[in-house]
Amino acid sequence: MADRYPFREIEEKWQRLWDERQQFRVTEDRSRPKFYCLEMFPYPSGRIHMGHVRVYAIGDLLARYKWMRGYNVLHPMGWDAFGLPAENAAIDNGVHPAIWTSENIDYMRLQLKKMGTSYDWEREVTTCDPAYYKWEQLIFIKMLERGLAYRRRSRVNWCPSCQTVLANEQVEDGRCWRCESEVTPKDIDGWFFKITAYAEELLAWCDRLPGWPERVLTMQRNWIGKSEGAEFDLPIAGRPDLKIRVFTTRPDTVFGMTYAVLAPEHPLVDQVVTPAERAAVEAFRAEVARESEMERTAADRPKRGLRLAAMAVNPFDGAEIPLFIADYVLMGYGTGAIMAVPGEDQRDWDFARRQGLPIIETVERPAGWTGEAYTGDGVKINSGFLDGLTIAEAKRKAIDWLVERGVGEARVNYRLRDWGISRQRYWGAPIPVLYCERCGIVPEAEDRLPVVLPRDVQLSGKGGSPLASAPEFVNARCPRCGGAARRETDTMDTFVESSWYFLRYCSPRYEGGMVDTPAADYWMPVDQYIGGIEHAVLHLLYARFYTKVLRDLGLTKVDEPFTALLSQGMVIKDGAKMSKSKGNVVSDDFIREKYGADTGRLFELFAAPPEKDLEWNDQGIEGASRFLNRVWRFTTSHLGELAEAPRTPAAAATDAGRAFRRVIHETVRRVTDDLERDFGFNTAIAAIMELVNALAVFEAGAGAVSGDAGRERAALLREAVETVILLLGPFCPHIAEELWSQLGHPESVFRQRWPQADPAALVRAEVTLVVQVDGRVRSRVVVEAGAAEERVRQLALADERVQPWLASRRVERVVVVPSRLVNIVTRA
RNA sequence: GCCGGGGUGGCGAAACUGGCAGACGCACGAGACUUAAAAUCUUGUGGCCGCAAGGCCGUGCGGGUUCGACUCCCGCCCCCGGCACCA
Repeated sequence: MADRYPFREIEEKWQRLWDERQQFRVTEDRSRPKFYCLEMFPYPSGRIHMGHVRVYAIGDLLARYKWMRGYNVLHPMGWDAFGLPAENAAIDNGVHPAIWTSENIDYMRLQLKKMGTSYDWEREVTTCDPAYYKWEQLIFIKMLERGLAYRRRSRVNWCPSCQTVLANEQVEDGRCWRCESEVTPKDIDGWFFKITAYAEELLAWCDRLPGWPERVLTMQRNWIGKSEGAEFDLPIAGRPDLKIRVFTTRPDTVFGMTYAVLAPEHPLVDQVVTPAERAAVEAFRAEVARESEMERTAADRPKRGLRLAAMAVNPFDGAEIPLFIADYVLMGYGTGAIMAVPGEDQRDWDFARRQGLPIIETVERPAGWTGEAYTGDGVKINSGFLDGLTIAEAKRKAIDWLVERGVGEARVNYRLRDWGISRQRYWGAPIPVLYCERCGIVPEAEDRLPVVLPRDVQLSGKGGSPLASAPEFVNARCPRCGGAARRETDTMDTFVESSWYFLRYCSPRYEGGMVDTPAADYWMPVDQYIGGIEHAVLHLLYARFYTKVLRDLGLTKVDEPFTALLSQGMVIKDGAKMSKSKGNVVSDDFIREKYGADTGRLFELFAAPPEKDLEWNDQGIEGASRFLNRVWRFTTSHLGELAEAPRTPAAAATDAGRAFRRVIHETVRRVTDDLERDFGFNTAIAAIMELVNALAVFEAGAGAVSGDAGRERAALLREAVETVILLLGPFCPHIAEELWSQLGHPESVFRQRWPQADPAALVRAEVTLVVQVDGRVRSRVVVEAGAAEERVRQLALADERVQPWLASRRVERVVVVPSRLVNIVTRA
């Protein structure tokens, strides 16, 4: 394709000028409203591709738009620079992770600049910088003091390929979120953040984030998984020293329990087994333990269990009921033990049927109901003092009964587990604690932070924390007693760094603490956050939690970090998300070289609404390119006429002029609406395209080039062209700047005010109404705006194309919708 | 199973609060310019019938409400995403 506008030169030129003018540097300025616009910072994996471009194009568009609307816009960028790929590259190619990372950052920073992004690079942060993670270590110590960070041995998700532990959020379908290896269970010591302490608040705020997409909030609610019910004790017959604590969401069904179940790993099992059954119990446990989490939790397989000799007692009626261990009860949820109510729980029903256990119905079934377990609403039956109540009433009364006797209580359970943050890898922030023989676990002294990640460490990828093999790191003095101590050799999950970087941007070079409070108070919260849906329950949940911790530590006043969230869809090629590992990457360099940065941005913003996935299409980008070339050609070929045109057009005198001016201002209104209301980038661009189409038609049609008509024509062309350029600016900043300057404006487009629709120009003298007969369009009539209903009705009825449809029919009524349509309803 | 989001031309998509379905773009057809091609410009393009004027059908399926339904209600089907032996 030939004859492209000179995008290479103008993109270089304007990037240089923005840089020289420090156009996007910001400071706190209380005279203007602030707008904090943030895109999720990238992991410096190597190269920016069209998947990245989508996020950054959206962020840049919003930032530039808000500039033009008069906001003081904070639009920063940085690097999520710790992480496994760097370490793996080091193992494979012998490059140090620090070198690999910093080279990637240098290249990607350049790519982002070439995209034409409006970042304040003075605020760039890099998470692997000790000056950054120092503050994270300090917060870790504060969390340790408050019991929000703690160490324990637990069964964790182990990724055999990454050779490290994963948090629950980082396992998808039993596989590692990063490398898709199957995760295996492992018992290991590690550090945890007590996110469960904030479960209720995290959940409650899901209802107070109207700027978030519903799907993300739903995912977070599901993940937190609140369930309300009761917890109580089942005594064990003949063993006054023992009782089984169970959790249920259906305390109303206690009279329907016909057996009880312990998870196979439940500690009580050892105390109740008889010597005779020990061997069988051990065999059963071994069988269950052999299975992977995935196999065990597959819902459709038969439930297996083993009956124990001991009997449990239903505290409500004193009935002795059999006690089982079974694979369908999990140690990790609730109390690891349940009362089983087969009448109203399908899982219990399945198990009871297999084991030949009795089933009691405690809720009246609707007439004609033929299912298995019944979970619907109804009246309580066979339930002693609960008979006749509704389920809700019975729940309350059963809990009251438990409380009065001191054997149980109302109880809320969450699915959310504490966040395991220990990673058995090198390229991460050191956890700032030491193990002293005398003092035990001791945090590093605050004035000795940061605990710097040592440079020279053997990386084998063979397992075990690499830092353990660095004696000069491991061997240290106890900050408390001065004796010999061993440093923690695990590093922190890299999601910890990304849980607070948005705060650091507020005062990135501040040395007095994690954040300079006045700066944070000015900028926070992030007004618009933009990033991929894949972080719905990872980063976005962690960042919310961490913000609440920082708030409780007095570092920020905000309850939530992100007021509004835009979860943009993935960029798909050949049916898969664009990623290096899939080999389906369309490089930003390639597109930029061939079409220019503005074209790449325009295409991605135009091709689909931002929340939807976007199928990459080589032909689509040609369309975006054609459009920008049209704008370029039109403007540059009319420069002379436009330069001489009056700058403030009077109200147009001719009909064609008035109509055209209405299109101009209608476009301003549409584009502004689309941007303000619902991220309608694609429709905003469509509106600008329509204006350019109308511009060409007007130019070709309005032939006069001299006299009053000529002046009107020139003034309107100028107004239209300038409007196009201003509206296009946030989408395609380079071409907009260049054309704006060629039109003789010395100031940047982004120092201009966003155009405002002139209400006078929007007024229509006459409107076209659709005329329907019985709901079908039969004609159109033109009437003066605001015409009386009666007049419209007369015109419609008299219309020659309507008449035939009324012949031999009686007009029953005429519906007139002002400025829209007339519907004539007839009857035979 | 529960929760959330969807289903509109050959394709990506529009349609504000119930008021002209398919804007804008891609692809494709025809024409102009050209020795020719590319680029560019003009023009056509939901389906069926028709020379045309025009008519009929059409937003996953079946009903309903309404003068009027892509939009609201009821009942289904399918797709995508999340959660899931979570008691």
